[in-house]
Amino acid sequence: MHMQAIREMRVSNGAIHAAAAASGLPAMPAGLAALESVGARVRFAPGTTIFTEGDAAAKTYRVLCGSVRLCKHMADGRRQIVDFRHAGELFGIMQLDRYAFTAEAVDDVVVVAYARAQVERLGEQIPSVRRSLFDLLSEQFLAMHRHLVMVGRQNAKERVAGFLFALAERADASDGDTVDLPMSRQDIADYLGLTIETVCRELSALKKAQIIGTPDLHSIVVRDNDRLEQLALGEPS
Amino acid sequence: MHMQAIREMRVSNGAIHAAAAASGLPAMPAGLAALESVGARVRFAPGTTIFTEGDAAAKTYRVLCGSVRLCKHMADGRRQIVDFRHAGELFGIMQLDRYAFTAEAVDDVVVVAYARAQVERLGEQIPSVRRSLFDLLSEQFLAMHRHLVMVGRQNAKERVAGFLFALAERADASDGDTVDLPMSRQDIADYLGLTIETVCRELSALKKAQIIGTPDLHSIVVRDNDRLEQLALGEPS
DNA sequence: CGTCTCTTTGAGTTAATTCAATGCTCGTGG
DNA sequence: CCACGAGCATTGAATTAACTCAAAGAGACG
Repeated sequence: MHMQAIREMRVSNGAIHAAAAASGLPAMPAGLAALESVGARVRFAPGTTIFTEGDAAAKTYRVLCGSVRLCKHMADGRRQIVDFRHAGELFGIMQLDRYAFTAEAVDDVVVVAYARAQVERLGEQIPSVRRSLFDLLSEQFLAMHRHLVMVGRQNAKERVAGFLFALAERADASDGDTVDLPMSRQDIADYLGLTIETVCRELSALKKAQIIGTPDLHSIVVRDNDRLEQLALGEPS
Repeated sequence: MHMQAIREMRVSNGAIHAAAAASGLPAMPAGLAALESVGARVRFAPGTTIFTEGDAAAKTYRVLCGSVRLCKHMADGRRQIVDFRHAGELFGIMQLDRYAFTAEAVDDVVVVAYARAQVERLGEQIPSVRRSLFDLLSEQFLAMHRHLVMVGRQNAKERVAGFLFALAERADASDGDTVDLPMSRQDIADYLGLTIETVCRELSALKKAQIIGTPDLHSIVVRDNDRLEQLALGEPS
């Protein structure tokens, strides 16, 4: 499963902290600092698989840099992206013996892998750790709910606007700011339950309406964040 | 919030167990037996609201009988049903200070309401309780993933077949068995991200194809469970 | 600098929707 | 007990949002 790992090295607590401080790596979520010491860093090239749905769930991961897509593949090749994980975020924290989805690197990705047994042991011993894990799961539930509403009840324009708005919000961007768009159009389509052509058309429409700009394929400029939010909420255009 | 509660009474541990034994009420999930003692029984009439999205999340609920729908309402009235909860199942177990969805009684419902503070205290004290809660959340994640794939990437026939197949599976039904269908066609539509007309048409098609029967509005007879599963998985019709 | 992949745009098709009409159930009251 | 009315379900017809298919354009990369 980890054939694509370019290097894997066990690092000391101090080494990770030093690296984080040196390179501006994202901080561990509050309450999970105790995990730092048990992680191993692994790098994945764009498009490679981190783990596959159904694999024994041996590890929990945290993204250090790059973006990861979590997806479900159907027998006939259809794909639904469940969520993306960006720098600082965790995935594979569920209490299940097999992974519920496949995790793939969108771009160049470095993760820290924590042995699940360790995570569970720390959870048992340290109340703040389990509290944080539980909170994290609850947060992810909220995200899934929003996603489900988007896919189940919103039209293409609303979905694309909602996706971009969420991206901008996460990056704390306001009008004029450029937001990184690491994933492909196909990834966006598979996240939103649309086709790549529909995503392209809606992006073009947003661009023509001066709501966003697309300086290059992998970034967007937020021109009218309020309008973007209105569209995402389904207000008449 | 609990205006619709017809009666609410605090019951002793023994009383609940006795009632469960007497009337065939569903057993508590393994590991959560310790909760039994802190519950209060509440009844809700069909269509009434148990709690509303955004309310302070004071309680965790377990369904004793009847069915509950968990839904998200959009400003313009569009609705997405996130999940249903049937006898024996819990809802409102997330570690969030506000409910993430609205819970409504589909039919005549009796729930046991557990004070969240109590649940959290028990979780802190008893490893098996928190383990069970965590497992439960993980299970619910799996269900949401399946749901998301269904809504995002399956066509109307696959969604309706998938819904019925899941219902039959839950009831452990095989060919010839009748399965209870407590929710309305509109509820099914709002769960599947379809319109009520499309749901009706697909049900009619399944009936004409001898895959199911509909003796009355609120039950279906499973005639060809294998075919139902094939359709749900997206195999050519 | 050619090739390969990804993106964009256009044209035509279709699955699902909307709108409309009818049928069925069930509860209520005469 | 039956008739009536309200609400839910079903079916049909017309419309449309999103899809498929096709071709051209733009980047990335050896």
